[in-house]
Amino acid sequence: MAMGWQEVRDEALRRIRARDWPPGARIPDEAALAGELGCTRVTVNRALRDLAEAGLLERRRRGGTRVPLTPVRRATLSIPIIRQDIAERGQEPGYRLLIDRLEPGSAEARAALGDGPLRHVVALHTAGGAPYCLEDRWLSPAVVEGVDFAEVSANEWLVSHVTYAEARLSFGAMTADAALAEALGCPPGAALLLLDRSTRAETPITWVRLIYAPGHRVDAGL
Amino acid sequence: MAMGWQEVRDEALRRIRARDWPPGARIPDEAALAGELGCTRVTVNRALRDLAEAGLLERRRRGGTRVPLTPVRRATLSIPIIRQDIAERGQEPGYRLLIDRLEPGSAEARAALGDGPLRHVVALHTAGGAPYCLEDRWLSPAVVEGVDFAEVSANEWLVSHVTYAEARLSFGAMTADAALAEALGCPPGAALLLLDRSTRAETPITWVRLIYAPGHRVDAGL
DNA sequence: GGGTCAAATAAGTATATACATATTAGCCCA
DNA sequence: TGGGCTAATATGTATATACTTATTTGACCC
Repeated sequence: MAMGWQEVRDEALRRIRARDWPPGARIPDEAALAGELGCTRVTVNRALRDLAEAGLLERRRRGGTRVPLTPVRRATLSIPIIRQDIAERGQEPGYRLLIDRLEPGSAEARAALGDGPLRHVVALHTAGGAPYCLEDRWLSPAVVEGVDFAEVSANEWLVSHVTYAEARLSFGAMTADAALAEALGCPPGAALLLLDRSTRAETPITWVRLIYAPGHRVDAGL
Repeated sequence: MAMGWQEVRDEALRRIRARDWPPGARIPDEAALAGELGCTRVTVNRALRDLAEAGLLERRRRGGTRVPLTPVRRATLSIPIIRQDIAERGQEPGYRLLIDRLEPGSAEARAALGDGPLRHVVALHTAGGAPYCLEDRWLSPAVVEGVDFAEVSANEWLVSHVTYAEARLSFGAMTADAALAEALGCPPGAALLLLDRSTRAETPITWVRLIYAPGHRVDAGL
């Protein structure tokens, strides 16, 4: 009856789903489960921690572990490099720089990067020749001093040069104005999915809005 | 110099960011790091596993641990109950059932739930009286036999009755047609953020499209 | 009743240790 | 050269154990 931590997790999940452990109820403590399932408390701890990280259990010291009444599930979504994202869909990635100039930031850009002039880089990513998404990016000028984005997208340059910073993502939607419609090859007024991201390490680095061509979807597992 | 696993993780993260461990490079193995940092291999393992789960390291047995050249970061987003989501924004949640009938499913609904007649439930969630999002849901009839969604939203009913199933999420955008504009109190043609979700346990349970009022954003940490 | 403090509790973390397992490198041999 | 076996390696996991820490219960005192 000895179980590994994944088996313990699956058994716990089974009991949650079967309502052996109904929502709101406190479940046996780690020591008890360890005894029942024939493993050590450390193994049970690992299993329950895993479920808690997914939002399926709530754990508190001394308070024990319970099944949340109103669970807040946590989904994970992958954030690949745009070029790679396109390639994985079996399409030929393309890239065209549209704007690269220093100017006062938009409201969102200033909020993320501060006032002062910012480098504004707008580029179109294509998949098999068709517009895929517009990258509307504002950069802290000091970070990208002298970097040319004509050939390599800012997206890629950043990933390989200022990797692993903190980021915050935000999904939204907007209608295509004339310029956007032109760039993305869609009718004006089309609804477009947005993904904004602001990135910072010690100092703010960049704020970017990805505007996807109509019909594009971003998926997340759970 | 003895470190806990979070300190080990932070130190590893620092080295990645400082490019002490550049992209593509293999990092010292767990035993070496344990020796260097004054803790056991188990502690180092916990720390590096945590970073690997966030996409910041790639680990393979025998192959060691390396910093990915093209990292695929993993962001997590919270999926609360709609009512709770509204309440957390400091607004009064409201709910109105608009449609509840049996009919042939939409294309997406049939793809998720199979053919046959489906229960179609459309409801409006409001925040402080203003439209918040439209819940356009298709249900496997057997699962919700005899359940009344006039007072309790399908969202809440499902969370407390068929909790913890598997789900897949997908973001998109659409334009408001006349009916949607009416329901959400926005001009026709407005761009709306969509969040589709299909849920299944042993059998398919439900497919739902949440259509948010204009300007709504869904955030994710990273 | 209400406030303070100590004891009890359950999870969080660390240690030393051992064995399992995937993957690679190297060797032998046809 | 190439196929296949073996050994080496680094991570994955489990164990027993011990100490730490957040939180709550409850006793005590005013």
